[in-house]
Amino acid sequence: MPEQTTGPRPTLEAVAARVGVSRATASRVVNGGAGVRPPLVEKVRRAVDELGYVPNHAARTLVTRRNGAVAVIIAEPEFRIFSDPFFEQQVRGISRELTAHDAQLVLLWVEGPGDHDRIARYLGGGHVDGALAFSLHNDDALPAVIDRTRIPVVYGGRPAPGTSPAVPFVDCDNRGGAREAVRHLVDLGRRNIAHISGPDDQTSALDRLHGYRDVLVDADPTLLSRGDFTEESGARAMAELLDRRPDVDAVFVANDLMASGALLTLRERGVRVPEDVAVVGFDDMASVVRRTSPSLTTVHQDIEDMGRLMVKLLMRLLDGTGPVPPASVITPTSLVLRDSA
Amino acid sequence: MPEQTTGPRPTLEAVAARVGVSRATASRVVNGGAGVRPPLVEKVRRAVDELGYVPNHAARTLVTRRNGAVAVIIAEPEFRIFSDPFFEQQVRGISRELTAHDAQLVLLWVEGPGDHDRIARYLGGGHVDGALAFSLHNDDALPAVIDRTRIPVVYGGRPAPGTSPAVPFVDCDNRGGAREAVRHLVDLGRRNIAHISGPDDQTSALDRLHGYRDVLVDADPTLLSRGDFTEESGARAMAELLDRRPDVDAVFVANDLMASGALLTLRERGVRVPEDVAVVGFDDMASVVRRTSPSLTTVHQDIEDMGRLMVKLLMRLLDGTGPVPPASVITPTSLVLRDSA
DNA sequence: GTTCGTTCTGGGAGCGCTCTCAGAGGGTGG
DNA sequence: CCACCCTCTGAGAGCGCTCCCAGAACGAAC
Repeated sequence: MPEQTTGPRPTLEAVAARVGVSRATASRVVNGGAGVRPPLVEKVRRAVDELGYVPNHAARTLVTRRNGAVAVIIAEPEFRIFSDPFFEQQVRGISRELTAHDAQLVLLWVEGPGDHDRIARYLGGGHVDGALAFSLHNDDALPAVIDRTRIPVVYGGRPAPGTSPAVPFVDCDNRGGAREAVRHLVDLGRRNIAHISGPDDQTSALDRLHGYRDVLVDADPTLLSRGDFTEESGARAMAELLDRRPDVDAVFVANDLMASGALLTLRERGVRVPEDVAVVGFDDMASVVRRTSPSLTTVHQDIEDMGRLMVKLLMRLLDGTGPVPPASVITPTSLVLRDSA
Repeated sequence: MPEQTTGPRPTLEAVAARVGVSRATASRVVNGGAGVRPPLVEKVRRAVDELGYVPNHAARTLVTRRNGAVAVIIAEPEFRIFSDPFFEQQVRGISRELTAHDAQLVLLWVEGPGDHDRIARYLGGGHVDGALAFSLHNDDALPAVIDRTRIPVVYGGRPAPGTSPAVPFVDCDNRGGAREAVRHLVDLGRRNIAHISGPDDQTSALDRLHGYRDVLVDADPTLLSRGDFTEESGARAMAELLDRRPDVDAVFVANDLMASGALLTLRERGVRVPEDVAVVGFDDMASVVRRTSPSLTTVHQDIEDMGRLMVKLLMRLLDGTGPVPPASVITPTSLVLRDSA
């Protein structure tokens, strides 16, 4: 129980004085106690407890040039990115890993280009050791802004090809996962396998499309339809597909939400799943997968783990450990078989 | 365009040297320029731009004892509190207002009592000037932990009666809003007005129940049913109500999500809304209200504004402006008439 | 021309910490 | 018993900034 419950917070000086050692020794104990004799360590530790000493963060940062904080940059274009379950999981992973590294999460919410200046100033001002950002749209100017601050950064999701070459990122194996999904449909004996893709300004959507094409090299363009990752767009894309190609017998959908929409359309039209049309999604998003009927076969990715990996990568960057330019991480995906395919 | 694009960041000293003034004068300019002759101000400003000088946050904090950061404490009991649209709006309001005050948002994610120690240490360590927290469950030990750090804090939502007396909070007028909703149903000529309440360990649920009772002082207990703020629980509660009191002709539901569930049950049973049973919700949550059929009459509260108010209150606390003990804010609600009542 | 007042500027201390470097202390071997 | 080495500790500088206070500069009033 700290005895000094009021007044100014005790300093390291106070701790040292109480024990009768120098500030340097007290500092050593507070920072792990290496090179200090055990009995002294014990005495200092006790003094710390008794006084309720907590290191002054600003003073420490001033000399170490490290402040134990990482910015998470959340750009909100038109959507409610924050309440997206995908995001929630990723941020949870980030938060947990950051805690494990004794680092703090500073949330930087970017609402538009008007905020870029503020963000640049903040990142450049040394408030944080590094930053985590997410690649959302290929035409976003934000990556360039972040890059200019020369602060270490790790992206969630592969950035657009145009951006600076050595930006480390963490992404799941979108292309490989897509391949596996499509191959599964091929193995099922399906002949006319369609694809509902996501917006073409997002690398994840593009990569999944590429995966589809890897397997079905000369797929007919009429088997392709585009959505925008929303449920409604999936329903619409499925309807178009059905109109254009009534002989379609399978569809690989670029995410679960659109797959859910596609399933709705199929049911409406009296098409049986998986008997008439097999459906495979992507993401394995619990909230969606659970409530579709039939339950959705989909490509699983461990989103929380991707968040953790982002932090690990950043920490390695900050430590100076790890390769330069830093390597990115592609996490594996796995096909989860349920009833829809 | 800063000319020093590499190497160590320029210090105030460098700026001063470039202009040929003292560090003190340069500091004055950087902090507003009061008491410095205009031409000198101009020269220093230019030097700041040319060198790309950004004040060192740690050094500034060390002497001012203010660090321009506020913790937002998010406790996650069993639910996905993060992806709750309610939360998103509130945090958005907080973020915007914080930005307006040039303050940063540090996210503290509490996953359980095991984190309390860490949180207490962080808050007590002077990393942040103040904190914002949300009152979730009355039995939560977190408020006590926060209180013990003696850090200024403002709550979102009225804390449980048991907690320390002078905790400032921002909450909407749950009770008044409920009264208005129920009065509307009375004015519609409804006789058997039921209430589906929320969990009784949350003050918002309790307050709304009180509002209902304020108007219907001797309402029959059989007209009361309890849910847990989820859609499913609303559906279930409505079913119970219908079984118990087939003569029910109106229901005030403690939140929109449960109201949506209730509407589902009513439709299933072939009960017409609003002809047979009028329904009023609470929250005016865009994502819910939009998709119910019929569209939901509900009590509106400005959640984003509540977030902003939390920050304003905290800032006043930090400035030493404002009353002591600090006053809480109850924001007004308004009934939004749509088709369900 | 002297004195007083007002406005501006600079010197310097100090915020609380880390870290280098030198030296104290104590053990070991010859 | 002395020289030497290794381990542990303390003195002190310095991180970049703010702010107090003394003093410079200049004008106005006598």
